[in-house]
Amino acid sequence: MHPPREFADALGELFLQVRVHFEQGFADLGVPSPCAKALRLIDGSLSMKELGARLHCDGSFVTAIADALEERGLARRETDPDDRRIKNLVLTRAGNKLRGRIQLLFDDFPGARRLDPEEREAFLRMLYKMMAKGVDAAAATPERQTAAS
Amino acid sequence: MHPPREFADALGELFLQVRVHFEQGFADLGVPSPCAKALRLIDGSLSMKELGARLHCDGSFVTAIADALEERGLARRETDPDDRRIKNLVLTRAGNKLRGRIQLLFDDFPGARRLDPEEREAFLRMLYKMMAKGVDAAAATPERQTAAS
DNA sequence: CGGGAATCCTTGAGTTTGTCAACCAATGAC
DNA sequence: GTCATTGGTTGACAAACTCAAGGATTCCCG
Repeated sequence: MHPPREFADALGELFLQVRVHFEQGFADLGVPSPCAKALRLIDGSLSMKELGARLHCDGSFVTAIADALEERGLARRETDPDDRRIKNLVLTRAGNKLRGRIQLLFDDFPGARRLDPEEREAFLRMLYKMMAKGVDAAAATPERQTAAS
Repeated sequence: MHPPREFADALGELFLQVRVHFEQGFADLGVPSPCAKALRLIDGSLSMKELGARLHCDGSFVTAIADALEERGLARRETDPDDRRIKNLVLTRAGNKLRGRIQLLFDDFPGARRLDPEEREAFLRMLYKMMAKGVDAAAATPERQTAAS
């Protein structure tokens, strides 16, 4: 009949389900979504520039996120000693703790539990194939990070 | 290591890719995304209430979408003769033509081409499994439509 | 050295995509 | 005939962004 159309609809429904899961989870933790996504990426310390790159968003929005994180006492700006233009966001203890809980949200990925390990692996392989970045390409670059949201 | 986390990241990247594909496509067609999504759902004629339900959005936003569609001459409101509270959105010829082009965007789903038919079927089956609505549930309701965005 | 040019961050204004509360007009229930 | 419900509209607001301009460093290069 119309295979790709059904494809799009099914995937769209999954997207929705996943989005609801995360937005609800973030809300339960009391952080706005952009803060939560940022927290997850800050592993101890990260420059604002780099954070913007990984979030695929404008620098000015990173400023807003950093403000929100500071207001909540989750992170603070520290001017980089080697280059005083750069400001590194470093997690406070509270920020680090919250980050852990956010990671748990990602580990408890909705639906992934319902797939057995081999299915999950097959699914992942097809995902990479769809994105034309083959498994090998992903596996061959251990140090290069490929931001996602 | 952390299977679900990688799962989440890969899926997140796909989401992004798909979103870019559609937003770019809609922009090329000269319609804002909400209008495009609405157009796809209006098959000739649809009540605003029902459109809101399928878009999972508030009634007031449907009003805004309807306004935009009328402004562009893509649809018009017609009071339902059987219940004068109801307003049906009916596509103009231009609206219907545009709808066709939007459907093409969905048929040209990014990445789906890169999967061979059996992979696609397997992928779809896993999608349904993840959403806990089993293939049979989906197959057993041929006339019931299950809106997605 | 010194004067751009580039880089990192911030600010302020604006856009898109929505939600919520309050309302009106038509309908249905009794 | 009232009175509650339903469908739609309006206006105020919020969240998640982007863009253009500017300030502070640092880099480049003659």
